Amino acid sequence: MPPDSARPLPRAFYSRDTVAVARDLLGRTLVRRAHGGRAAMAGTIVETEAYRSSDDPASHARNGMTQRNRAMFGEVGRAYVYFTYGMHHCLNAVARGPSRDAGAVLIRAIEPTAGGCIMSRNRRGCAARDVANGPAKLTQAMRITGDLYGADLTARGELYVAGGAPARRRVARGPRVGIRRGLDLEWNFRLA
DNA sequence: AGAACGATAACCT
DNA sequence: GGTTATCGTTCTT
Repeated sequence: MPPDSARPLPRAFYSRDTVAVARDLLGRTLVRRAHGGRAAMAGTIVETEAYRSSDDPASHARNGMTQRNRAMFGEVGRAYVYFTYGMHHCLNAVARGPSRDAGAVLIRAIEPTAGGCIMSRNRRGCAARDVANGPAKLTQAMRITGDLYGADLTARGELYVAGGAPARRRVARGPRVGIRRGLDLEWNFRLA
């Protein structure tokens, strides 16, 4: 691995249009260090979705700021973690271009590259292939909860995104998953 | 006060 | 492959 591919992506990476950032996060590495660094987990980001602002009927930010979504309006490069279905957490990276007031990229799936045993244990021993192939599966595998709301993804802390050049794999693009509004916007990206 | 929204596992067939 | 149970956040009435 080249030396700087393990460095966190800089804040400027997230200071671009949310849809471009969603596309460019594919192939990067999501890193989770818990329990004082004793639990080290990492995985390649293989599916993302962009959620923008008032122009996006499926976005949490479509009707302005609330207690839950305030991170989407805050500093880019930070984590927006939300609770859904009364049961699950989902992880987003705050990202938006200069002309927008809110935006975030939902990380929908990763392929484990380190700490696979820990993630499998966090998921009641489920098979490696299914350990983190969904937005709430990956937060369960990496123990990502509301405690990490607002965490800085650009610093080597408990949770960050690293990666120099992303892997060369085919990118598929389509409508976002699990929503009913905004299905005309093809803002879901995944690695084949 | 009431209703819309949404990811996963468990179960069924 | 389809159905079902789970409930906090947010908007509408």
